[in-house]
Amino acid sequence: MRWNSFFSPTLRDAPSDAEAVSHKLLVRGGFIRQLHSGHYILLPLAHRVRKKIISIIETEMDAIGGQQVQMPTLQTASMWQKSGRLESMGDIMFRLQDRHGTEAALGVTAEEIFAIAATEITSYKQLPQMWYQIHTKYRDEARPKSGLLRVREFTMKDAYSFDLDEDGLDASFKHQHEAYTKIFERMDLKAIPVEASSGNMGGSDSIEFMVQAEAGEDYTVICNGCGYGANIEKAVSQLDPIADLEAPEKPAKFSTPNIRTIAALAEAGHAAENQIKTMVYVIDGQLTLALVRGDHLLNEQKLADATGGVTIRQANSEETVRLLGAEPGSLGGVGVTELPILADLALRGRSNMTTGANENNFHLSGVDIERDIDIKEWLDLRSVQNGDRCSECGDLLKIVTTIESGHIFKLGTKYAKTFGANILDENGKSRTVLMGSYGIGVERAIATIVETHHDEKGIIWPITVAPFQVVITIVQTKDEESVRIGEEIYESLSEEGIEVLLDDRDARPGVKFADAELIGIPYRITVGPKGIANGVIEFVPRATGETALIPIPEVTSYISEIVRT
RNA sequence: CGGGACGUGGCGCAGCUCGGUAGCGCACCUGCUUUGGGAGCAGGGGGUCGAGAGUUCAAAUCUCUCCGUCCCGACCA
Repeated sequence: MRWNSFFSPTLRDAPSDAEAVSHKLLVRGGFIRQLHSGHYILLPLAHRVRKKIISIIETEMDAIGGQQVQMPTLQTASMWQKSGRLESMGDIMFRLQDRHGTEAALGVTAEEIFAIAATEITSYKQLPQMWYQIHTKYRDEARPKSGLLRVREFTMKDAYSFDLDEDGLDASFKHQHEAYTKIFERMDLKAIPVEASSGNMGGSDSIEFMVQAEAGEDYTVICNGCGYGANIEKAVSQLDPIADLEAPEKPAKFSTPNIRTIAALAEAGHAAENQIKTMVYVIDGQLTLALVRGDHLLNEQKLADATGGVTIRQANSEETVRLLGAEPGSLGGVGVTELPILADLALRGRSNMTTGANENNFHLSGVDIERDIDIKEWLDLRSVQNGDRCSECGDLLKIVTTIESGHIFKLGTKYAKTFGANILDENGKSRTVLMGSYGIGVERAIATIVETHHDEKGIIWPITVAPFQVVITIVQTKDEESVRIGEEIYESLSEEGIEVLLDDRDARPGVKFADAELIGIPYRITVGPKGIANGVIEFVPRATGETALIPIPEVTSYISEIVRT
């Protein structure tokens, strides 16, 4: 490709509303333009990168027996109704009507369709199957952000496996896991597989592939000691035991004027770790108390997972007052019998604690949690905090921000059963197939690579996904000798199958160098009178910036060698 | 959905307080000079000032409504 006719509108300044590094660089480099919030135009540079990533994914999916298909993205609401996700997806789903008034939706994900397609499988002899598509997904995100990292319309590779039994599902899951490892390696993303919640997808054995990056939106707990890793929505840790003084025979009410926070109560002499924090939630319409230790944070996803709740929100103060008789800040579980009370495991066995008295400006001390509160269930509800110890090895845990780059999980019969994906086994008995679901966001991968591969000058693409592998910068387009040699190298490298961008633009060298560095092409060849006088060109890897002088006749073999390895 | 900010040529911004008919830098076009790290000079093109309504002799500027965009939080396979 000749830069003279290649469209790559680079900018000196990033748009003022771009925050994430990848967002700024992709816009400045002329890869993308925003159409409106959450929808981006992919210009030629981005499209080339996207194709590279898709090709890597396809190769690895095919290598584990994946068969590519293409599903409709416009789907009837009734299909989603059947799986129950028309409701549970909530506002994330774009909904519309056709001319007959039939309710429809745009594809958010495709478990339903694949389960329907799987009804075509009739015999155990046809199993296992692994199907995938690389297709557009639509999600009406509450807040699209950070350029390509969170958008409303994007390309996803979504794969679905179909197996006869658990062993088969385990094998399919393992194949995907291994394929993901290869895919991320090939894109040079250091993706850490971590335990995760499967959210409203339903299922078990949920593993997310997380890439550490400042712009990441997920919190991941990592142990340097043993390699334990888990999404904060799932992570566990061990706590130092607390030796409580014996509680008095019964709780004592005491006056706490204007004390409404854990911190204020702690200042008044009741250490946060000796307090019970009482939170009121509405879980699928049911008001519920959730208790955690005063210095702990409740994780709503854990609450949702533990209760199987689909819609969860904190109760408003009106509901709270109506049911408990007090406002947040003075709430507690003592004496509450009409609401289910869920308590975090860290509270188990604790006594002599302090909690709200369900009367504004009063608290109770000397509370023995098991004796005084009618706990319905003990659950893991708390978020791991920085400095907690690993429950595997005891080492310190740390919390890092990460980008969720891939997610694989086992669905079991959840969708297969609903849509009747049954087969006959070797005994002629009808069985429901077991499904797994495996996703990677393509444009998010583009952004994630940029987040982790850049410097102050711009992007540094890994060669495997770079829009071009080599750029030839002709320093002086008016110098005929330079142009001739540049063209020659361009021709011979292109014949070698190398993707070359020939910078034949009539621009000043500084502009050309800056552009080449901004868009991040891994290798640059500089052709100019200075080098030609000595029979050489300059070769500069983008990553190191270290210039090597290569004799002109050796250029093609030298570069092909490097690009291929 | 709660909180905050912003909307003026493609990008970055000024002008708004105190109404008088739109300007700067970059980018773009033409010419000349220049050319190894974002050139110089000269000339030029491009903006219903987010939209609508109102106040006024007069609105980018004041008022109201709406729309859009970003940030924080909530939420998020």
